[in-house]
Amino acid sequence: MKLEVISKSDNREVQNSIISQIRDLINYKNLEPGDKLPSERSLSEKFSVSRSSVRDAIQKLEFYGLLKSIPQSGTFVANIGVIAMNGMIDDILRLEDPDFKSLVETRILLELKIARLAALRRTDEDLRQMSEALEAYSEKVLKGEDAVQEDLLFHLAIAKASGNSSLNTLMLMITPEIITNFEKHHVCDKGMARSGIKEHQDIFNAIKDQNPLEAKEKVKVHFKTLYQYCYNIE
Amino acid sequence: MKLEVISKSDNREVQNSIISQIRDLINYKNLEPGDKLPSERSLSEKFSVSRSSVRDAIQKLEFYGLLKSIPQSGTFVANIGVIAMNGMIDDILRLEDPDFKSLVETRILLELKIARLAALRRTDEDLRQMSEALEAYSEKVLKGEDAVQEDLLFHLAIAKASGNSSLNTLMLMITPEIITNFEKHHVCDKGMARSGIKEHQDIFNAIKDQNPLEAKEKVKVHFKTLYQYCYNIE
DNA sequence: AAAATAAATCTGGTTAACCAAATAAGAGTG
DNA sequence: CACTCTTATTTGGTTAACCAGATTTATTTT
Repeated sequence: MKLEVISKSDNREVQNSIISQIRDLINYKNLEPGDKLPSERSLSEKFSVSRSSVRDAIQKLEFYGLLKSIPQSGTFVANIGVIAMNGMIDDILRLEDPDFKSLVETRILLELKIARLAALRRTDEDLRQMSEALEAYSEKVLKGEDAVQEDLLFHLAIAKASGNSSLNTLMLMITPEIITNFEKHHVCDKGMARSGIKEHQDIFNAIKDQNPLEAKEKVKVHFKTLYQYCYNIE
Repeated sequence: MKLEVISKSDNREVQNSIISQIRDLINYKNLEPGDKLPSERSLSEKFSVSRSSVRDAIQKLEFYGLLKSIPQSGTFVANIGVIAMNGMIDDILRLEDPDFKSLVETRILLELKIARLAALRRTDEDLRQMSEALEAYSEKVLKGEDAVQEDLLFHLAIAKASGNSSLNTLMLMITPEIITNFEKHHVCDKGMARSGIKEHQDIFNAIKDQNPLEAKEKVKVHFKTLYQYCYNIE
C-alpha cells in the first residue's frame, strides 16, 4: 500500500517533469498560439521517455485547454499566448490536492449561486428530475439508511437545472471528493439526515416557486447545519 | 478541417459508449465501493475495442474521481456508491461544452469569493506575485499592446492568494476557455484595458489592506465594465 | 514558369507483445 | 491444521511496430 503511493507520486513527478520540459520548449522555440509542437516521437526522444508518457502529459495539458491534438496532423499550442501558457503551466505543476475545508467552502459558494439560477431557469423536466432525486433521498433516510449519495444526487439535479453548463461541470468535479471526505469524516449521519429532508424539500419548493432569494436562503440554512458539523470534526 | 471535427466527435462517441458500458457493468455486477473492475484486457475484449481505448475511458473517469487505477493490482470503484456512480456517469456523458455566458457567469462568481478570501489570507509572497503580475499587465497596456494574458495572470495570482486550492483549480480550468473566447469576441480591447489598470490597482490595494468587503466591491466594479461589454457582443 | 498530379514522408492513433510488481495458488514443513 | 516459502498467474504500465489520413516534396504536364 505504501509502495503504491510512492510509485504513484513518482509517476506524477515524471509527468510534471515532462510538462515543464514542454513549457521550456515552447519558450525556447518561441512558439506562438496556433504553432505546432514537435511530434510525440521527437519529444519522447528528446526527453528520453516513452512516447506514451509524452502522450499522457499532452493529454493533461489538453484537458486544461493549453494544447490541442489533431489526428494525423500534430499537437498545437492553444490560442492563449506564451505568457499565459507559462503562468498556467507553472500553476498546474504546483496544484495540490484540495483539502476538505477548501472543498466545503467551494461547494457552498457554488450551490448558493446554483440555487438562485435554478429558481430562475428551471424547466418542468428539471423539476421532475429533482423531485425524483428528492424522493429517493427521503425514502433512504426514512428507512434509516445512509443517504449520502442520494443527497448529492439531489444537489447535482439542482446544478443541472441552473442552466449553466460551466457550473454544472465544476460541481461534478468536486462532488466525488466531497462524498469521499463526507464518508471519511462520518458527516451526514442518520440523525442529521432526517432534518435534511425538510431542508431539501424547502429548497425544492423555492425553486419550484421560482423564488431565487428564497432558494438561496434555504440553501444557506441547509449548509449551516452541515458547515458547523464539518468544522466540528476538523 | 471538417473531417477532423467528425473524427474527433467520433472518438468521443466511442469513449462515451465505453464509459456507459462500464457503468452498465458496475450495475450488472453490483460492484460496491472499493470493488475491483475487470481487467483492462477483459474489458477491451468484452467491449470489442482496443485496450488503449478502455484505458482512456478509465482515465477520464479517474479524473472525475469515480475510478482509481492501481498498478499491478487493478482498477477500483471509488468510495461513492453505486447510485452516485450512476448519476454522475450519466451527467458526465451529457456534459456539454460551456458557452461563453456560462463561463463569464461562473468566473464572476468565483472571483468575488476569491477576492474576499485573498484579502483575508494573502501572504506577503502572494502580494509580491500579484504585484509582479500587475506590473506586467500595466506595462503592456501602456505600450498600447494587447494584454489579455497578463490580465488573466493577475487574476490567477489572486486565486492563488485565496488559500483555497479547490477554487484555485477551478479558476485554472476555466481560464483558457475564457481567454480563447475573449480573443474570439474581441473583448478587452486597448481602450478599455487602460481603465482596467486602475481597477486592477484598486483590487490589489484592497487585498493588500486586508479589506475583504472592499476587495469584493472592487472586483464587482471591475467586472461590471466587462460584463456589459460581453453581453453587448453576444 | 505555373499548375496538377503522384509519390514519399510525417502525423497522432491503434494494436500487440513485453515488463515488473502484486496477488493467488500450490508445495513443503513444522 | 497452520505457517512459510516458492511458483504461476494476473495486473496496470511500457515499448515498439503498424495504420490511415494529412502534409510535404518531387515529378510530370501544360
